[in-house]
Amino acid sequence: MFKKWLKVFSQCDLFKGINPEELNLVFNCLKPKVSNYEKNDWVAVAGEKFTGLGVVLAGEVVVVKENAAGNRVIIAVNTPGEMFGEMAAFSGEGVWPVSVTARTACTVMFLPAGKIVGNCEMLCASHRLLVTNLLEIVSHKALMLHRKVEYLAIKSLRGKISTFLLENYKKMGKPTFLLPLKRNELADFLNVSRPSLSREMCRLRDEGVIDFHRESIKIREVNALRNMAE
Amino acid sequence: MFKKWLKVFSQCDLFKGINPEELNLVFNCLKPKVSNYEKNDWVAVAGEKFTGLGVVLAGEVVVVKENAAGNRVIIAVNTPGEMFGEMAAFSGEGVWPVSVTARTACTVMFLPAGKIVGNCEMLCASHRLLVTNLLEIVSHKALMLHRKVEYLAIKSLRGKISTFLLENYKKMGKPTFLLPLKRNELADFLNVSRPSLSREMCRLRDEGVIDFHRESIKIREVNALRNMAE
DNA sequence: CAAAATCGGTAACCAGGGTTACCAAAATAC
DNA sequence: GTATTTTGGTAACCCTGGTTACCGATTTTG
Repeated sequence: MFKKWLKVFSQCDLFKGINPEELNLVFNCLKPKVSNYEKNDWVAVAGEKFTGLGVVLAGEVVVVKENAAGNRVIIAVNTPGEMFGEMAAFSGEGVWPVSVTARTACTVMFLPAGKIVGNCEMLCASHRLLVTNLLEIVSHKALMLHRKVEYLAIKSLRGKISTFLLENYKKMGKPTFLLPLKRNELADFLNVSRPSLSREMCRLRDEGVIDFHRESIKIREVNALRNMAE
Repeated sequence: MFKKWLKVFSQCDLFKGINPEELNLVFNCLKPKVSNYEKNDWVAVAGEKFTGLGVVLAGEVVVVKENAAGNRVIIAVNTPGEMFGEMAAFSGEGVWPVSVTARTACTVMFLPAGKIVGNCEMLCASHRLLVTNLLEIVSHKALMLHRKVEYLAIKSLRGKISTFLLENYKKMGKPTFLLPLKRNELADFLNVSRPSLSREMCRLRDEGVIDFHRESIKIREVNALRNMAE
């Protein structure tokens, strides 16, 4: 029944380390529900009862969050092998925190959260692996969010730029390196406007703290940067 | 050996649903290391090899993050029963992302991450419960962080206030309710200054959008608020 | 009950950074 | 090769919100 999706499963972090035969046992145990959707169908609606961890098998879905103003903000576009609802699944909240719609005709598998963490009478090893994979995925996501919070909480543009540069300096190990983001991407990441970012970087250059040309950058005064971070 | 800490374990989310006898089996399996620290000792140092999920048994520890500037920022103060390192433990990073110091003389138990998710030959049910508890804890944390990111990413003070009020309105179900936070707490939560928050709330009142006195608040124009959120 | 601390509204001042618009350099398309 | 698009630097304008300081109302302490 799930044979046709094996290729998808093989590149899905959720099933990492679980071979096809074991996967069959896991599915026997979890009894996932597979549903097909037409383009623009609702796969999940925010506020409604949580139906389970979603795994996209074919097509594409869009995860959207409705903010307080009622606007829809796209959180992610998920392609085959990707998941949605993994944070909500085990946090004890019983409803979808986001909505999911079909961007194209698609097929989605729902793994019931209760059965994933519930007592499986078979106690199969792979089922166990599934849970630890999930733990790893969610932990990773939490760390990413934590990092994002750190950047967003910095109030001055100088502080954001300095923090970003120092973090990259540390990662690269040398004071001259290539920025991993273009100006407008960096502006987005730091949650500031592009011209403001440009202006401030030039000021830093005028002050002799850094030097740059396009994506190549050189840190001249590490300590000055450190003083400005935070 | 762990008998003296049973009271602590009983109020620790990590061990929820695991009774004392089972707990003993789990500890037999995990072989946690218990260490004592003097006041101001380093319990963990950012960047050094990860030693395991920490559980405070006695005393208090401070979790600090060193930012790029080298300043230390207190992330949390943990008392008996509380944990640290739960996100780092399973995200695959091998080093401590934060430092932990002893605020008072204290006792800390380290559960080796590898053994928690590793193959336990006994496959004990409680061990399994431990992992699912962890999954729940980390998921919950991730959701909280996600929510925090949403607020921090809003640029205007009006937007933040409106979003906060609308979210509470939705939760309470009626347009008149009590604010769950004091002004300075709310200012902290929204990452703005207290006088600015006050000023903007008064403007909203002058415009007839809301009405308030101290902690009691009334939303008069829901739609106006919605337009201002985001 | 009086003293002290906390809480929250108000006002003046001003700096940081958003906005807009324009232009030059570089990359890409045709 | 030229044309087009993308990328990024620059400048002027001005609005939002931080800062500081003060004061009255409330709550807490003893």
